[in-house]
Amino acid sequence: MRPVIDTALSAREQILEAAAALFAEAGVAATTTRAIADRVGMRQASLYYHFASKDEILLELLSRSVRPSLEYAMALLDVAHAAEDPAGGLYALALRDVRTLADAPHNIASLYLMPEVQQPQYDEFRAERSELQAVYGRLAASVSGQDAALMGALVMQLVESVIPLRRDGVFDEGLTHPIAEAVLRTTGLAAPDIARARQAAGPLSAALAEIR
Amino acid sequence: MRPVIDTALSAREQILEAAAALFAEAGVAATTTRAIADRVGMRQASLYYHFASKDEILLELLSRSVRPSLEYAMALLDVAHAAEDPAGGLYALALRDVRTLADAPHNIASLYLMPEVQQPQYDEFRAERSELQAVYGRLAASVSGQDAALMGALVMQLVESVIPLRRDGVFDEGLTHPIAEAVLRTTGLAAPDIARARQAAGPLSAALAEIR
DNA sequence: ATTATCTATAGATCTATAGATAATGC
DNA sequence: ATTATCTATAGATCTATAGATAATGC
Repeated sequence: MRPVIDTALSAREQILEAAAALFAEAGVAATTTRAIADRVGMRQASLYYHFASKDEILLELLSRSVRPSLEYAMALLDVAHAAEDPAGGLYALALRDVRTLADAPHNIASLYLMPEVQQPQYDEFRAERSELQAVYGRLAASVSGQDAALMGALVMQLVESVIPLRRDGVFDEGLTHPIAEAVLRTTGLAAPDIARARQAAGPLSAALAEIR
Repeated sequence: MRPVIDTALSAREQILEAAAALFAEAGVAATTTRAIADRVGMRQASLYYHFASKDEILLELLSRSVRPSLEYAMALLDVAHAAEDPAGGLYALALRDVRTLADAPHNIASLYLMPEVQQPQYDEFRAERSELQAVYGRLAASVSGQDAALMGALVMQLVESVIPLRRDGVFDEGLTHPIAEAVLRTTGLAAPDIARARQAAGPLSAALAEIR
């Protein structure tokens, strides 16, 4: 065993990172355990010392990607409610999620679109994702007076436009605010109110950072 | 050979229909040629009399699903331009696409999300799809004054919210107009203008039907 | 003794082709 | 002769397990 330098990733993390890249690029089914191992620089069978199956690798990637977003959303929902500013809250949440999707290595959010994710072993992931969608729905319904379920689906979908934009190589940082603004327009808010929401989003996020 | 009654689908069509159902449900890679053949009621090898490969089945399904939409969009673009009513045109196009996505058997549009579609053999499909997105972009940019590329991506994404809504079993016909209205809100249009666009959409579609 | 890897492989597929077979149409 | 199927199978995987090996830490 060569001693691993401090900054290097553990074997487990290297496997996750390699799998993320390959899953996002070619899909889960088309990515063989062999390909993952090759990218890490180990033998195919050695993966199984760290994960019981290919499914478990995907499972870990999925939970890591949605849990932090959901926790942030829940906390933000309280803060926005306390401040009686659902528009500001919606802006803050959309902005943070767009940034998260944009900054994640390897466009990992494309995993959400993989057909495998519909299987029962990923029930928990999907449940957390629909909780996140419900938070969007509550905020957007509160702003727009429209149905929360529909607004949740539409707003989530808009935020996730980052996925195809990245895939097609046309996303850039300059789109972050325009996408968040589009989310607020979809709720029916007019330009001045959107500008106000954008201003309010900063302090709301900051308040949230203090709480935790 | 038992003579096939008039109303029955040809073997080729039966294969396409079976593949569509299975691809949409479990993904392309997870659907074996065996499973397709079983659903049709023939032997696995017999598929290859009708299609050279599994890829060819997917290719046919993809072209069939996007070409009619693109042709409609191109024609509508002219009509809306002639009528100097991009908002009406955008409403008409969104409405028709939402209905198409909603009415297609087996939520076939989920194929757009499959990782396989990124492979070079599907270049033509993706090209046609981005032409459709460009039409959305032109109409939406014309209404909103925002960047056409971004608006195309966002509006397309909103229209395709039908895919996850159907997958989760919560889409119903009553959502058709609300989604089209959300598209127009995303361009920044206020309620009265949206109502006007909705009214204009009918005649625009009708004009288009006459032209062809 | 524990940790992390390796080699080797069982067992289970899966796609696509070869060649046989039977019905239909001329 | 053509069309549409079938049986059989080659050849190529792919996942996961068994058991060996070597380094590390006590």
